[in-house]
Amino acid sequence: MGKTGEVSRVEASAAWSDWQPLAAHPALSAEVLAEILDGGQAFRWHHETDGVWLGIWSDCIARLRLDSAGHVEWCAPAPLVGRVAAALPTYFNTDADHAALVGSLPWRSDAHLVRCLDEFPGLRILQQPFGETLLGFLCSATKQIAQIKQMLAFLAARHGAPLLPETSFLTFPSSRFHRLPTWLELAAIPESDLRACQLGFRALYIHQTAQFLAAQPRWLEETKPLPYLAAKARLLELPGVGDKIADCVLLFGAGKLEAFPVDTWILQALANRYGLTGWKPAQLAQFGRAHFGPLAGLAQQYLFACERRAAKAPLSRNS
DNA sequence: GCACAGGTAGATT
DNA sequence: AATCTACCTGTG
Repeated sequence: MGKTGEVSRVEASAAWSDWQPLAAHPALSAEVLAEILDGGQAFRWHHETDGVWLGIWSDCIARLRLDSAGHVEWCAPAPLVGRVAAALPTYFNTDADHAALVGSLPWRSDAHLVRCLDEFPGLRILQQPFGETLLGFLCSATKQIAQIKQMLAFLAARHGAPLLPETSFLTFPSSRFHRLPTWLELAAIPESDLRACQLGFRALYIHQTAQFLAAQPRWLEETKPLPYLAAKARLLELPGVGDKIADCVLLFGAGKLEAFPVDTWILQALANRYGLTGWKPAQLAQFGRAHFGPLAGLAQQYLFACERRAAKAPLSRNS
């Protein structure tokens, strides 16, 4: 035991790599970083303390924080540094010219959009693993972000492979350091075990989707690169995937910026700010793609963030 | 106790 | 085609 303690102490000092800068991109505020990581795109980022976020995706674990100038810095458990260094730019989409993307939104003719862009400068769309994004949003139906995160935490802890060797247990004692189960692994889990992860009626959808994907192992990777409409048509074949979830998976897990998910927040935003009261989700989606153009999904994320903030901190009613 | 959550699918008009 | 409901379950 004493020996193990010494080993863990040594590992603890070398456990996390040094902080290093992520590729250059517009500076972010703490609020915008929180909105990117914990605003409903991704469900496996947790605020640790003091502006440090811990996240897991695919077989990567990383911590993120902002330096004094608002640029993102990252570190990773020492054994995973190379892997995270290779994956993080894609995940955070650092190659995209974010300013140019935002600049090509129709802000000139949309005063509300300008307000949203000003309130969350630098807000961006992540590029998450396709399959994991599908799993996350299959959990999302009528659930709040905190509960979706809890479901995925259960799934990872109980059914996902550990990401660090056993000897790291004392250094990294948290059950958080498991990846999510793959779809092949999910296919082998009885529905009752999924329900035990607090999935509720979503358990059946995930179980059936897992059977489907296990029977066609290349289905997901064949779907991801298809054009938006073709990929969406395929996703809609999956049990439990409707318009909204399909658009979320394509936007947050396949970089299809023309996807325009219409959830209750966007419903509110378009009703309150654009006067589209009483419109149905399919009509609103059509409006969104027509009004905001080929980057409608990016605009959607700004509208979403603004509407949530407005609801969270209601101020005196103004037009 | 009960309405409500970042929906979908199947039944009923 | 459009509208109504059941589906799980933690939270307020």
